[in-house]
Order: sequence, then structure tokens, then C-alpha cells
Amino acid sequence: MKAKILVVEDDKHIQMGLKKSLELEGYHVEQAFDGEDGAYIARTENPDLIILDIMMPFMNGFEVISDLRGEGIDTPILVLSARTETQDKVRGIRLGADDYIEKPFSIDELLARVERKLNLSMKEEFCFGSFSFNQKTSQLIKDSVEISLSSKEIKMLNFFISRKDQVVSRDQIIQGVWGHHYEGTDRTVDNFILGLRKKIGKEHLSTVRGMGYRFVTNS
Amino acid sequence: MKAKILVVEDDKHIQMGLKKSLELEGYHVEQAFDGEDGAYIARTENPDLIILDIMMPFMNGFEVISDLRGEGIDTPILVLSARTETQDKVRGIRLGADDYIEKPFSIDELLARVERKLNLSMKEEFCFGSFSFNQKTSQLIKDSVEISLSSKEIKMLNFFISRKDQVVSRDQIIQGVWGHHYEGTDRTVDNFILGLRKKIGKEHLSTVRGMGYRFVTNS
DNA sequence: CTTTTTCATGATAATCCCATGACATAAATG
DNA sequence: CATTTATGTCATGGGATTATCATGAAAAAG
Repeated sequence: MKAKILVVEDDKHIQMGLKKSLELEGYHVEQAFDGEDGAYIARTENPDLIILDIMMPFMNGFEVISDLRGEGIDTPILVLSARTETQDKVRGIRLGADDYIEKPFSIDELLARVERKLNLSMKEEFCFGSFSFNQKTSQLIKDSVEISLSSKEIKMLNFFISRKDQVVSRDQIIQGVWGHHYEGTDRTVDNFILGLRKKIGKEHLSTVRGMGYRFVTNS
Repeated sequence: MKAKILVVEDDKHIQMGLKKSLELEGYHVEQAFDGEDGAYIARTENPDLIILDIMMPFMNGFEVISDLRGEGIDTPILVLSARTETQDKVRGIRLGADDYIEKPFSIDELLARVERKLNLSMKEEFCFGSFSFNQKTSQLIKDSVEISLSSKEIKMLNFFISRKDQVVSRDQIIQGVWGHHYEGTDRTVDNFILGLRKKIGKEHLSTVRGMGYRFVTNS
């Protein structure tokens, strides 16, 4: 699946700039506008990388790093700071930041570091049964042949992978694949289940009557 | 072609050891014994990789990195340092070094990193299907015949190569090929897809309805 | 300046995803 | 077993998305 990046930054302009740039690179972006919120999202959304501003209201970046690391959350953190003092850098790194970049920074430089960090921590292939699904390219492969997927099928498979082995209701599926505002019927989900089953096999999508479906990985 | 590696290192013993080891691996080695000389050779000899010591007389490694990057020279740099402090690493990377290795290091580890770096940056020819595209000269060749490309087509192909096998949206394509300030319509992208398809074949540019396009390499 | 090539736009045709509903089948309930 | 409820399967058409072409402006080449 697309890598999820949490941007913690109080300046709205920088936030939006970062969001747009990162999304154009194909990342999924979560946003937080202060440290407290940032720490909360970091805990709940389980991002693959955190881009963290140091100077923020309520809770500054150092506290965020210190708190998260204290809780055993080891998501890579890339620190942004306007300060040029070296001690800031050192302090951030002592507390557990992985990398440091000074404002003003070029967006290219930031993207390069983001990519480098993610390459170290992200695994691209998700395997189940005799299938392998590349979360970066959305390619599904069985016995070295590619099985083509439509956009909805890709979203659905990603959704199931993120909830692997859990029972998910049709409502949850609709939420995750179509979005909150969708007004469609449950039958639509059934149809996509049907379609997916034809591609990945019935054994990987079991029905839990009255509750929903379960993506079975056998791993 | 043998890769050319520039070693910038003031300690003569380490220099000779590196030179010998690298040459045994089949690399061509240039030598510099201080930072100033190193920067000069980096500019004039156009090496494929620079191995750079940080602690040196006249001009230290940081200055060399900063100068070269400032001049737009983007040769990969592998930094050597005796210091164990993390801030050195951070500083080097911030200035634009690509990798970092601490003294004392095993020669094997160094060679492994050298090879890794070169594999990433040396590849001039990008091959897909029966095509080969030279990224330096922008020549596209199929069955030893050159296929001419317009400038936009070149940019687009380069963009697709950098995102090979990934699904890219029209927005991403517009960003990558035209730039962020472009106000054009999505239909323009379609037309260039059409043009590229006529040249490299439909099979290499598949559409993912609702999401965008994917450059397929089959490799 | 003229010719040629490249590029952007809009109109139109072709495509195909996917939402819907009808119906079949299976499971639960009593 | 009959009834009810939930799920599986299929066919189909609408409608959004994409393919293609023609056209003219703009830029580059001659």
C-alpha cells in the first residue's frame, strides 16, 4: 500500500505545500497542526514516517519525539527546524529523531530523504497463498503472471490487506473503499467480493454470515 | 566501461589500500590527498563516485561536499569519518552526501556500498521490451533503429521510467513533465500518451481507469 | 520569411467499469 | 419441512472515463 506519512506542522502554508508535494509523489498524507494532535495521530494511525516541525504550540517537537519513543513507538521521524543551532539538532537526534533538515529546505531535498527513509523501513511485497501483491505498484502476481485489477479492486485489496484476518462488515468496506459519502447498496460489495474471489480464489475471502467478510492469509 | 572512482583521503596508507582494493575490483581510481585537490579533480575528471574523508588539511570534507553540491555537481559521495558523533553524519547528509561509513571499516563493507551506489547511478541504458533508452543522450532505440522523440516526449518517458510499474495520475504526470505552475487540461496528457504509445507500443503504457497510467516494463 | 515540427485544445467516438436489480442458492430459525 | 433471511451469481445499461482526430497557434528549423 501507499506509504502513509504524518506531517506535524502548525504553519498552514507549509502543511499544504508538503501535503501536495508528497501526494504527488504518491504518498498518503495525514495532517496534524500541533504537537498534541500529532502525537495522537502517530499513535492511532500508525504512519510509516513522521515529518515533524520543532516549533509548535501546545507541545513542541522535542516532547513529541520523547513521548513517542518513550512509548516504544519507533516510527522514523524526520525533523524540520528553523533554528540553525547545532544543539537543537543534537537534542533531536538524542531523543530519537532519525534525520534532520533545516528550514528553508528545498522540496526535492526533503523528498529525497523521505524516500531514503521509507526504502529502509517499507516492505513492498505482501504475500498470501501463492499470490504476491506489490503495494507500491499495485501489481498482483500469481505464479509469475500478473493478474490485472481495476481501481476499485486495488482499493479493496489494499483495504483487506490492512485488515487481514479480521472480520470486516460491509459498512466498513464501503467506508474504506468508496468513502463516507457513498449511498450505494450492500449488493455492490457482494459483487466486488465475487470479482475478487474470481481473481484471488475463494479460500482467501471467507464469508462470516451476518457480520461480513474475512481476508484469510494463511501465514 | 570501467567506473571511475575518486578517493579523497590524506592518509597515504589508507589511500593506497583503497586504491589497491578498488582496482582489484576492476575500478579506475583517481586520487586526491587534500580537499582542495579533491574538489578540483571532482570537477574536472567527472568521476562516477567520490569516496571522501572528512578530516583533511586545507579544506575539510564538509566544505568539499558543500562546494560541489553548490555547483550543481551531483556525483554520489560516500563519506568516511573517524568520528563517531552522529552530528557529523547528519551534517554530511544534510550537505548532500549519499552514504556514510565509519572508520575503522572493513574493506568488504566499503566495496559493497561502492557497488550499490554505482549500480544506482551508472546505469545509462534503460531497457524495456525490445527498446533501449539512453538516459544521458535521450536516444530511444528499437532493433538498432533510433526513434525520434520530442522534448516533451523525452521528459515524459523519463518520468515514466522513474516511476516504472507504478500507477501515476494525470496530476502527477503534469507535475513531473510540465511543472507545478502548469494550467493545462488533462486531455493534453491523453494526447501525449497517445503519441508515446505509437512509438513504444500500447503494451508498455496501460491505463488504469479512474487512476491514471502505468508504464509496464516486463522485467 | 517560409516551412516544418511541436504542442494545446475541444469535439466526438469508443470503451468499459460498476451499480443496480432480478433471481438462485445456502444458511438459520422454528 | 417450511419460512425467513442472508449471500452468491449473472446480465445489463448508464454514464463516467478514455481514445482518437482535426485544427490552429506557437515555436523551431531552414
